[in-house]
Amino acid sequence: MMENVFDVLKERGFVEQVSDEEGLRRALEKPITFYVGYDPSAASLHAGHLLTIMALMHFQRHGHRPIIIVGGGTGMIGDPTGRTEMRQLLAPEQIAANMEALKRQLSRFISFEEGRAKMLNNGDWLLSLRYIDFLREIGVHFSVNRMLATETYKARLEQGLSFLEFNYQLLQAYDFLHLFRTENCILQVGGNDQWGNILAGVDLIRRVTGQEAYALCFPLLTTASGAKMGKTASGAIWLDPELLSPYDFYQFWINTADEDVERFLKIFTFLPVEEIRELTRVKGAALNKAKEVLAYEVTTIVHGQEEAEAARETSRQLFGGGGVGEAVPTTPIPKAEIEQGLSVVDLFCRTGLTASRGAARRLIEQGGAYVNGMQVRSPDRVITWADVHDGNILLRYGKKRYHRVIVEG
RNA sequence: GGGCAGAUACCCAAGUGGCCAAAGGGGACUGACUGUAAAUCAGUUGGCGCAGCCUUCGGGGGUUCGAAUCCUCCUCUGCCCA
Repeated sequence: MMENVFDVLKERGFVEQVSDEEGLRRALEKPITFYVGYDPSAASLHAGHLLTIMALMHFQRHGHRPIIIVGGGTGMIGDPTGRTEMRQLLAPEQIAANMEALKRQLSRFISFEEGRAKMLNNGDWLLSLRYIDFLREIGVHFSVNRMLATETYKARLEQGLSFLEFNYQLLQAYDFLHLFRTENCILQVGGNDQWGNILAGVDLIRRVTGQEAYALCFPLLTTASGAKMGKTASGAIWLDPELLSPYDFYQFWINTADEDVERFLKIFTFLPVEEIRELTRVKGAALNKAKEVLAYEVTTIVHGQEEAEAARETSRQLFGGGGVGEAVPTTPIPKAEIEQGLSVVDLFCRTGLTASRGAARRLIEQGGAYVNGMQVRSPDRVITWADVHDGNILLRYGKKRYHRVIVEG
């Protein structure tokens, strides 16, 4: 008999809240259909989505069928949860484009083969809803008093909440009901901030059909320092290699705080829990080994083994005292520009290491800019042929961000 | 629809005619210390051809030698009344 995916998720720290733990556990003994919603407001998935993706993979490995909803309908409204201000409304074309991108990226993690998973756009049933019918069928089941009393809306009552946004919860609940009816979907999962919205769906299903559905929420990950996960100096931790190189992705995980390593290993890798405990038993600098395993495993899942190995190799060389690894992000620069005399300030901007010339200048003034390992002392420093070694110039921003310039032509 | 209050840099938030590129806090970045960690301390945090100049304080117009600050219209938000 196969182990229950619920126990796996619970042991690995995925479970923050469940509506009916015993009931859900029992339901999961047989293959079920469940769903998770994605907000199509971003063009690419980032580290913040990874937790959900890992959960989906666990479910699928245990024979359950995920339905991924991209919010083509709800995306046109914008979830007010956790927002102090109204969301920017997205243009329909933008939503469509983002949905396509999401689909492509998710296919990497989940098999969409025959009956194993499904992706749907809730716009397909939401956009054609008739207002009066909806109010009479669905609206009756919602108590405004109760909604206003929830944590979800409390904050917004201080700030103001438009009717448009207030309806979001009804629509998400309706999604669940719709999937319950058409796909026999009995579970909705999501981040803990979705708890209220998911419960609303469970409630609606009970009121309308008299049957039981379940809610399962994952923890909202923050780093040990309290910050929301997935942001760094250069922006979000994208899963798309075009937006963030596998090397930088790897580095993000290497830089995990000590206190987070065990938790992250359990959530973001498939390593057996005993092995993780073994890895993280140590304290202090020795934990770096566990961080390396974490970074390697996650990078493998997201970018493949080859990229993960290259990133690890490069990381080891750069920080272990070796040379320059292959996986460092690169920027090509035409030979002619070097000959004309390119300033270090400009070069840092060209590579994207700094956002403006002012930022590059500040970096140099603060002593954080390096060319080929040598600190740049003056903002007026100009790159010459003497700086080019084997057609390369290695730039360093601060202590650990490297970039390789390839001279071409 | 009426009355009142408000819109400031990534976020919160001061400033109410020149000393404002704009206090303070958070966040972020750099440096020192370290273990590619955390904590701590110091510095930085609009742009540029950077001891000077340019563009910012919801948007447009105006007053003034000079405006984030005053007037006016518009947009958006909150509160109270309907």
